[in-house]
Amino acid sequence: MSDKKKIYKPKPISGFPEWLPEYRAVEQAWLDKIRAVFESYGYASIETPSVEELDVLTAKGEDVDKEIYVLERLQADPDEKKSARLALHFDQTVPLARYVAQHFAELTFPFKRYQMQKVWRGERPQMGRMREFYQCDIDVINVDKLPIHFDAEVAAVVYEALESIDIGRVQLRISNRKILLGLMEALGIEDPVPVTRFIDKLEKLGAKEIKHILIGEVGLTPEQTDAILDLAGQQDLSKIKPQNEMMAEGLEELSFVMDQLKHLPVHGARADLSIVRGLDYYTGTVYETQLLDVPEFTGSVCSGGRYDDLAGSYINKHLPGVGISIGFTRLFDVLRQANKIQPGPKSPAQVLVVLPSEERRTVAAEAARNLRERGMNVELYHAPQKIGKQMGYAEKKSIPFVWFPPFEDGQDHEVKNMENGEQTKADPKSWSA
RNA sequence: GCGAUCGUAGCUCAGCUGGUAGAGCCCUCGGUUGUGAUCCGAGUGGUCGCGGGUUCAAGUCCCGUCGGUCGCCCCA
Repeated sequence: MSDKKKIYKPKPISGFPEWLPEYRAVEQAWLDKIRAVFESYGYASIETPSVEELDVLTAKGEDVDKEIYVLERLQADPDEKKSARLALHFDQTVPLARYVAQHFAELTFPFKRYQMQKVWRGERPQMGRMREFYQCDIDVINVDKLPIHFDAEVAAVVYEALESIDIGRVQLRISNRKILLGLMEALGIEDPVPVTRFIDKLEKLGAKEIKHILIGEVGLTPEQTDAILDLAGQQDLSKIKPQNEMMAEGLEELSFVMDQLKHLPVHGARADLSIVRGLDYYTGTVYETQLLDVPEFTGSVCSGGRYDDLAGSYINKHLPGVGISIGFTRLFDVLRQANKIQPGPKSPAQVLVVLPSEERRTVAAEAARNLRERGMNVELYHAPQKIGKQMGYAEKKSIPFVWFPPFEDGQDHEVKNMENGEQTKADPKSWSA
């Protein structure tokens, strides 16, 4: 062995966040609250593996491949089958589809499930964009036909979940793709994809710029462009004249959903026809969510929509669904960086029991045990160091109470409130904060 | 993947037109005997991202490379 050992200087891996205990405590509390709201509406928890077969993940065929992380052994078998390659899932909707197809016979429909897991995307990290992050999904899947009121329910559920974690005002922006797609069909636009992609950027770039692009780059006529921009900017659904069946259907659905969300605060849900969600598999209702009190971040913290046929790639059944996903880590990190999160304690302990000396360890340990038996989180200090040092430890870990077992036989236990400095005699079998 | 910008102690940073490194925080110890936060003192800690070049001399200039951050693409 050489005298100088090699030190690998630790550094964060970009896009793979980790928090200190005082923030992890908050993160856990948030997850618990969201879970409670999901369950209050009868959504059941499932967890799927971190990996799926690559073929399953790419079955939808869209250009998600570039963000998929593939899993392989360092020394892979040369003749390992390529078709069975595993990859980390990039969302929870595709695994859900596979799950539902696989367990179809054992599930009861409508299947309402929530899932809070990490997902991975191989993209360049940015503010609010990670390569590893939690998503909290809820979805409802049914056979053949899924009532439209679920489109309102999932929105209401996530709104309530977000409300429960005290993050300021949020706003759901809701649209229905049938409206814009219907209009484009009526206008004779053959390829709606590039149009929807730019309409999605309407708020960011502005109507003037989008008009310029749609005419100049996409090749629409000024008339087509005006018709589309008029629609995308229209706030009042009753002022829209449906040009065909598809538009009429979309309008009816969206009106119904908005009507069902009337119980939310005024800012809570808004119809916004510029929301189209790029080139996703969504076919009807689509959602995005803005943090109204963090204007510096304009991205969506919670998105989703309805899909006509969720699992068609995996099973010969017609399974429509609607779902929405909280971008949990994005939400957490954006608020953390905006200084809107009050960090929790550095330790879950409520009481630190002082260890006066090795001889008194038994007495101290018993006091700790008595307190724990009555539900408290209690840490026994690890070494008989100077009392001031032990208290400094409690101070630094924000442990609110320090317990003094008797230093000599016959003395009383005492407990000190670290916030106000008060110290009183106490019995470990009956004391409570 | 493309563009811009940055890279000095564990953290946040200073170091002017080149002369072989500093502050604050953190950490450890101390300011005597069983009581924290403040204050004071001392100490640990860096091959200045890495490699090459210019120069008597480079953290400081030049080139390359790697990494971070931001923007674009895309999205939670």
